[in-house]
Amino acid sequence: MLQPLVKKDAPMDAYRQLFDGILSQRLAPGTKLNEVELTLLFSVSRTLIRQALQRLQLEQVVEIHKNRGAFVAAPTPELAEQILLARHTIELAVVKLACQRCTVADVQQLQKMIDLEQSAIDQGDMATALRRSGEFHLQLAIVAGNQPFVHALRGLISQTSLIITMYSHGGGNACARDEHSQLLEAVKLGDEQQGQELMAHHLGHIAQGCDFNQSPQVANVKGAFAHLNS
Amino acid sequence: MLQPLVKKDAPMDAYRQLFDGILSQRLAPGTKLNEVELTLLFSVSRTLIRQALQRLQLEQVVEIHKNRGAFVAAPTPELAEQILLARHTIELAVVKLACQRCTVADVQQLQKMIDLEQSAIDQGDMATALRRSGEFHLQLAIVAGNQPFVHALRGLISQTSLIITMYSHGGGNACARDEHSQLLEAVKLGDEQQGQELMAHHLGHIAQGCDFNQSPQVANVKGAFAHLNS
DNA sequence: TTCACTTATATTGTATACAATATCATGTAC
DNA sequence: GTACATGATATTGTATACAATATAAGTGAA
Repeated sequence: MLQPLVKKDAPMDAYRQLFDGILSQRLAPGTKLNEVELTLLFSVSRTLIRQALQRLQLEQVVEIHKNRGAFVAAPTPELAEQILLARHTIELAVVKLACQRCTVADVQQLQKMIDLEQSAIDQGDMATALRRSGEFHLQLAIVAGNQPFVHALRGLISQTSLIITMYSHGGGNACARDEHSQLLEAVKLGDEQQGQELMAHHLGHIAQGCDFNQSPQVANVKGAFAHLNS
Repeated sequence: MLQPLVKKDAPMDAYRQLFDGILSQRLAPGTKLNEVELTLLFSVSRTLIRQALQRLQLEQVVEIHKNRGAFVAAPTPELAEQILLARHTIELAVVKLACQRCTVADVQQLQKMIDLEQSAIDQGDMATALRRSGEFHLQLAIVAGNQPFVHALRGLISQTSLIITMYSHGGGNACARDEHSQLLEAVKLGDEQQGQELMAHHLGHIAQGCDFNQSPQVANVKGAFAHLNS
C-alpha cells in the first residue's frame, strides 16, 4: 500500500507555521504569542501550541517567561554580536568540511537554492529571500556532514534573521547572491582557503548591514496570520 | 518579605533528575524511558515528564520516536566523531575568548570546580567526576561570555558523557585534573596560543580513550532511581 | 489627580481524561 | 515448529478541565 501523500503531523505543523511566521518577518521580534489565540488560528489544542513554543524557545527563536507567556525573541546588540561570532566560528569549519565532502548532487542542490533566493529578490520579496538565504547556509552544514553543526546553526541562522529584521538598514544583503555564488564556486573546487575567506567576508557584511542603535517595532499575531482566516 | 529559600519548580526538577541520571551513568544509553514509570518516580504528571523529555531531546541527550517513546541517546561512532570535532571547533574559540575576559573571580570558581572534580576522583566516584569535568568545560564557555557557545556546548558536553559511558576503556580521563589545571593556568595568564593547544590535546585525549568497537549495555529505569523509593 | 488597595478577568501552569498507536500474547493454519 | 492473523494490553498522542498566577479594572482616600 502506498504512503499517504500528506501525513498529518499536527505538532510539526503548528511549529512550522510559527517558525515561518517569525522568519518571514510577519511576527516581529518582541511580539507576544498568546496561546489561545494560536489555538484558534491553528485549530489545535494548547498542548500542541505549548509544545511548539517550547521547541522554538530551545532554538532561541522564542522567549518564554514563567507565568507571563511566550514572545518572539528580540536579540540585544550584545547578543547579536555573540551570535555572529558563533556563526563565524562554526561556519568557517563548515565550509572547510563542505569543501572536502561536497558531491555533484550537493552542488546542484545548493545552486538551486541560490536561484530560488535570487528569484525572491527579483520579485522584491525580501522576507522570502532572507529565509532562503538562511536555508542555503543550513544546507551547506548538511553537506558538511556534521550533525551538531547543523543543529547549532539552525538556531543561529534563525536568530540572525531576527537580527536583520530588527537592525538591518536595507540594501545590505542585496550582494548576497554574488557572495553565495562565489562561495559555492570555492566549495565546488574544494578550495578551503578561498571558501573560508569568502564566508568570513560574507558574515562580516551582515554585521556591517546593521545599525544597532534603532529599536524594533512590535506587531500582533492576528495580522501576521490573516491569510489563515480568509 | 524574604524569598522562600527553595522555590518549587516541578518541571525543572523532573528535567534535572533525568539529566543527572543520564550524566551520572545511572541511565545507560539506549534505556527506554517509560512515561508513567517516571510519573510515579517523580510524583508529577505526564505533562511535565513529557516536557522534560522534549527538552532533553532538543539537547540531544534523549531520542524520541513517534508513538514509540523516549530513549537515552546512544551516539554511534560516526556521530561521536562529529561531536568531538564540533567541540574542538567551538572550545578552541571559547578558550580564546576566556583568555581575553577571565576575571580573578572566574579563576577562583574554575579552580574550585577542578578541586571538586579531583575530590570525586579521589573517592573513586568516576561518574561524578565525569559530570564535574563537563561542568568545568561549560563554565569556561560562560566565562567566555558567548551565549550561543554555552547553549551549543551544553548539549555537546552531555553527549560526550554518553560517548565516554559507551566507549571509554577506563583510565583515559585520569589525566583530566592536570589538563584542566594547565588549561586554567593558560587562561589565567591570557595565553591564547597555549590555551588553544592544551584544549586541542585535551579533547584529543577523550577520543584516544575510547574504543568504538564495543557496544553498550542497557539498564532499566527503576534501578537507576532506586534511591528515590527508599 | 494620583496612589494604594481590592476585585474581576485573562493567561499560563499542571493534572487528568480520552483517542490513537504500538506491543505483546494467544491461537490457528500450514 | 513456524508463520501469520487476531485480540488484549500497554504506551504514547492530543484535548480538555482545573489550579495558580499575573494583568487589568475599578474603588476610595489623601
